[in-house]
Amino acid sequence: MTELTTPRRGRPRSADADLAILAATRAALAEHGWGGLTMGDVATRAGVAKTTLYRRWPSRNELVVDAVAVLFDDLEMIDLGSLRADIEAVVQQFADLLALPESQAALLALFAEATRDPALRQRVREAIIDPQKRLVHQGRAAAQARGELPPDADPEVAAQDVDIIFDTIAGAVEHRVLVLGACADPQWISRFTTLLLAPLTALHQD
Amino acid sequence: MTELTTPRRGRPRSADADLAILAATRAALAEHGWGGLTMGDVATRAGVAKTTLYRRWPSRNELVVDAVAVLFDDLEMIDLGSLRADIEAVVQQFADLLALPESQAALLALFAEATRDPALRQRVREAIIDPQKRLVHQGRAAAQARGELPPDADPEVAAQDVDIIFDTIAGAVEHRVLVLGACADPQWISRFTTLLLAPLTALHQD
DNA sequence: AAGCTTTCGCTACGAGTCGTAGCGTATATG
DNA sequence: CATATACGCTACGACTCGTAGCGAAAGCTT
Repeated sequence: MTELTTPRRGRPRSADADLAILAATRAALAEHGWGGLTMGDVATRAGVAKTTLYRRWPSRNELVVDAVAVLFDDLEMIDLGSLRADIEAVVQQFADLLALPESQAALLALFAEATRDPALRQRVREAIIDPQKRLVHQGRAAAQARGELPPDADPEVAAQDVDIIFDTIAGAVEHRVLVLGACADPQWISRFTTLLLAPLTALHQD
Repeated sequence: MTELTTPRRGRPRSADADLAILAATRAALAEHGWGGLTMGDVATRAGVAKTTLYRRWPSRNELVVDAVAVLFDDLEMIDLGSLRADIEAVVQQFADLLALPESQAALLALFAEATRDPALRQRVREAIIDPQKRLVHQGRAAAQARGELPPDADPEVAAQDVDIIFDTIAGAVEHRVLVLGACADPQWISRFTTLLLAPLTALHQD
């Protein structure tokens, strides 16, 4: 998040303030959306001066990245005994997460801002997007252990497979939940999983 | 776009101004991005007073919808003789379209704004997103004519299939091009098409 | 041609947010 | 105790917003 390099000399920054600011940011996002998010409001909610925000985060964008990133820590791949069940469970978790008002308000706006700010885009990827690829890796490993999927032949090809599967899952859920604003009901998830399952076993034939 | 109901009495609105404003909006988006888009700038570029903008569009969001929507009119499904070729061509067109600076600047920001504005979300869907489903319909029809796909058994099921396929394609390309900012090279498109092709033929088995 | 109606360009305005600077105070280290 | 940093507070110029008011331009109606 911020730097904790040298044990500096003067008064240290309050760690409570960090948590309060991030929580206040999420609350403000949920209540007023991205457009209604003002630094003054966040500061007031957190019981902190506006200047304190600017001492810790260079701008609103970076602040929101840190505030939202923690939401994604809860995602986990639980081995349910079948590839279909595992996929459906993870997709459901992901869809529920994106349905939160904080996520709705923050994610697309962050992605939009990142369009013109390469540093922000990298930060978004590192803090929010890329870590979730672990879920695909875990799901594949579990399926391979069960014999549902063949073991990785070429590690490079396997990495590409993971990337494109992740792009597809993430993109479809983003489109469904964030862009369209439709709920990801179990029926949709079941159909989408069906769409995914065939190539997962067939992709190695070419 | 706007209303052209009754042939009103006084001075009619300049149709040239409409086109100039929409073109100026796209140019301003491409140059300064969503955050740098100001109504004053658009007005100056279009050679028009700022008040004229507000007489025609209630806010920046609706203006941008109309400015960007026309870009999507160029998408078309050309029968190339095989389902794979058709999918790849359409995905390539879509990816190229999203790679335009105007699209990069506008689309995700519009989606984000629509998150908190149901009327805007509906307008975005009607003007930008939903019309593109025609491409999936045309691709399916062509594949069915060729015998690559079985004819629709239940029209309701067919409609759901089209929806979920569209969500998946649109979402994956949006994620790849807009969110990640990665180019959609032919190799990625080929892999993604492989991912799609199996279920297109297998989805009717359940 | 005369008259009416609506649009247009221009200017000005209050409101709101931005990000920064300055100050005195609080809280840590050596 | 001296030093160094963080903190809260206030104030500030700059910017954009969306609106109101005005006189002039442009088309329709009789």
